[in-house]
Amino acid sequence: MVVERTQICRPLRKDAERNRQRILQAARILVAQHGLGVSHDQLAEAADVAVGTVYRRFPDKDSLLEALFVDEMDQVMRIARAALENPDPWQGLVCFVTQSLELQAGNRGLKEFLMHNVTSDAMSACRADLIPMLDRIVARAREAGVVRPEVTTYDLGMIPLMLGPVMDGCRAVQPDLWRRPLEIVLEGLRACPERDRLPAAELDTDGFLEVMRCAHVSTSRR
Amino acid sequence: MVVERTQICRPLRKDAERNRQRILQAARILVAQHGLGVSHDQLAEAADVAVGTVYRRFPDKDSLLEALFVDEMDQVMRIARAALENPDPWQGLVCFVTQSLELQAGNRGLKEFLMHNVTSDAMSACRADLIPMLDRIVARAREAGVVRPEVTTYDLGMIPLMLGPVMDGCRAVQPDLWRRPLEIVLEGLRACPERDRLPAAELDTDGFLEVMRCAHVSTSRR
DNA sequence: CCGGAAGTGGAGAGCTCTGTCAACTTAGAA
DNA sequence: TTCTAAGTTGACAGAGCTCTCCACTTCCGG
Repeated sequence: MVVERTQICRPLRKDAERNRQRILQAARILVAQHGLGVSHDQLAEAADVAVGTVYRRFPDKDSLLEALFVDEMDQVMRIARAALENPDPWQGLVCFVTQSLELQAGNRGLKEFLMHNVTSDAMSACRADLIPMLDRIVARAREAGVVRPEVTTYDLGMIPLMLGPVMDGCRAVQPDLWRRPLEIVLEGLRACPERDRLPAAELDTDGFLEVMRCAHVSTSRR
Repeated sequence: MVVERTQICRPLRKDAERNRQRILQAARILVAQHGLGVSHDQLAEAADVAVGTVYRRFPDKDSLLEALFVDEMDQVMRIARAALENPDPWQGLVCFVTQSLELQAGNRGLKEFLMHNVTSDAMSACRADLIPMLDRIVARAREAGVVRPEVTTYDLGMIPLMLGPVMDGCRAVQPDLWRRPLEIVLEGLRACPERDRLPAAELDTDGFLEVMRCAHVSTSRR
């Protein structure tokens, strides 16, 4: 949980380090709740520092976000590793997808960050590690014959893209609703579908409309 | 194509009506290309009128968008009707989903409009007509045993939500890419999956990243 | 406990967006 | 042709955002 600072240069002064932690702490909460769209003003107020201080610590928004999501990125990697160690290739694949989505379901900012901040150095490095693991997860499932033979890593990669709006939409209405469309997608990938009962279904028209309404209110940048 | 004006009061003066059409024409192109985020300034410039004129014709952005999408909404209804007339319940369902998504794939603004502008009167009326038709499309498929028995109208409703970001992401890279994840979802809904070959697959890492990058750049409002 | 380097606060510049308004122009009825 | 209601223009107000700057404060090594 504690965010270490990569210290090439001299360490921060005591008060500066304390403020840095306060900013990250505030950002962690606000961004998880409201997504990447939170302004530096809001952040500064929540951290009880001035905007200038935020900018001194984090030259721009991206560097703040990167510092913020180091941990989460690491966790995605851990999930992928665990998935590969699962003796059942299908369960491994399902675990990876489900668990990494659970991470995003509870954190709007993380979801948006993973989705759009694809150009940063830290992300590139992380991806360089992650993609081969996904390749192996998919290849293993394919070789075991548990997914359709045409399924690729990119099919897996599309899943967060597809479920992002669903998660955003249902977060306030019924936070677990996304598990149902996920189940549908997973069944679509499966070689020999086993029709388990679909999860989380009770939804009326108003609920559905609420989901639609909330699905695309996310702010966006760049 | 020509947008009729609901004329409760006196008709517009000739020059005003001409400007109104110019604004709609410009908006149709810009919004299809760039989504709902286009500003009134851009619109005004493209229509070769002043911002004030745009605001005089359309008191706010929503009323402009509504005038803009009357036709498209109508077309969704036509697609639903045609789907119900298809003798094959599965083909009917597939046709509805595919064709309404095709409509959105070519028009970023329409996609965003359908997704988020759920509170307007015109939309409410339209929905009141549309939902019973979807109910029938789904019920028919369920009764014929071609979809899993738990499938609901809302499962169908989630599909545009899920494919929206995929369509946005792939529009510039490979405009038909969304058909592949759609196929996966449809297979997931199917009672007895028939594993046809998946469509449109050639994608490399760079292409995939580009899709991710573009997927969430859509502007949002409200 | 002193001096200077490091850090802070917050006003404000500069941008983009939505929407308004008063001075000007024009269509079209009489 | 004249007159006026209808329409147009574009500068501008106001809000929100990102980021800067510099006078002021605080830390901490000597």
